[in-house]
Amino acid sequence: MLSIGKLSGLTGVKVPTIRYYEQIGLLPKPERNEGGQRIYNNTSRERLNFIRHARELGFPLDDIRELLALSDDPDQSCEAIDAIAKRQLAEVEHRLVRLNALHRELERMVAQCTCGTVQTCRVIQVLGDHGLCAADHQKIVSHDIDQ
Amino acid sequence: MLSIGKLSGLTGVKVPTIRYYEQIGLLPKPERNEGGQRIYNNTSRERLNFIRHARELGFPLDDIRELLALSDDPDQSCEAIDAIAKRQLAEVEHRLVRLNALHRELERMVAQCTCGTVQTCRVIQVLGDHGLCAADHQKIVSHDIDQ
DNA sequence: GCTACATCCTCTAGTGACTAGAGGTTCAAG
DNA sequence: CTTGAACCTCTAGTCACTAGAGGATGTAGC
Repeated sequence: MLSIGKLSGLTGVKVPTIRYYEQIGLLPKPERNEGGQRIYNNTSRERLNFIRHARELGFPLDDIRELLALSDDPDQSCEAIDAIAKRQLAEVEHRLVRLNALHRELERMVAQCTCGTVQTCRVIQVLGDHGLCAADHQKIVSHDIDQ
Repeated sequence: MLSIGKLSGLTGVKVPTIRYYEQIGLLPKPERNEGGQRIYNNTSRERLNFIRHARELGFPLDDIRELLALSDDPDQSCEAIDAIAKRQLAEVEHRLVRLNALHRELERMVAQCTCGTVQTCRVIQVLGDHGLCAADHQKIVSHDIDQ
């Protein structure tokens, strides 16, 4: 009933992204019409909405894959689901802490810049010498703040 | 005076990362000893410290490249530097807003889970229906929160 | 039926900032 | 002189897409 373009419009997921999700096995391979173009139904639409929403909340695709698998078994305990959601919550909280520290440091640095010459620029000084930082920002690995 | 391993130990930047920075032209090509191994001096060390610190504060490598170029011209106005720092601050603030919205939504979702069966799982319900969300989280594109 | 033109198809490669690994060479200590 | 750590280059992988080439199909108006 739905072309890939229509499905894209309805879910807000871009066409190449839908194909990508199919390619990595997150969406089942849909039927095709005579010309070989994909046709979707409302089940695909719900599944894609679920994926989109979970992505918006920062869940990685592997977690979403697992959530989808778990949600297909309605009588099971939802412990596993809860665990994934809690893990994601903890991730986000961790990132928030880091990002807040980073924010404080940047703000401090920018506030101290008197906008003279490069020679006296506080931004360059602070970047060159970690000792000029407040003690509250640590090495932030991308893992901490990546989405 | 410094092998790549020593430089790594002194700066906290991993050896392959140092080679990567050289490859993309962020660090100048260092001299080599007879055996072809890289040898660094204190100038390299300062430059690498600068890069590391800027990375810790979330500056993208392209911005760091620009900051390094600007810092080589000490008599210039530091306007351009200030602009980069302010842009980064704005970026971080934007990410904070998004991440906070995301955090609230996740917390709400997890709190509502009564841990019964999948069928009644609030997490699955909310993920499947954006309408169940508080109105404060929007589509978050990776650009918003990526580091 | 014909002509545009939008939409679709597959495939490959690029993004950012690294990280991992293969397969080999050089250095430093004992 | 041997051992093993540290170094070298090169390629490919990570995550979640995005962009583009080059071509096929679908649809609306005439």
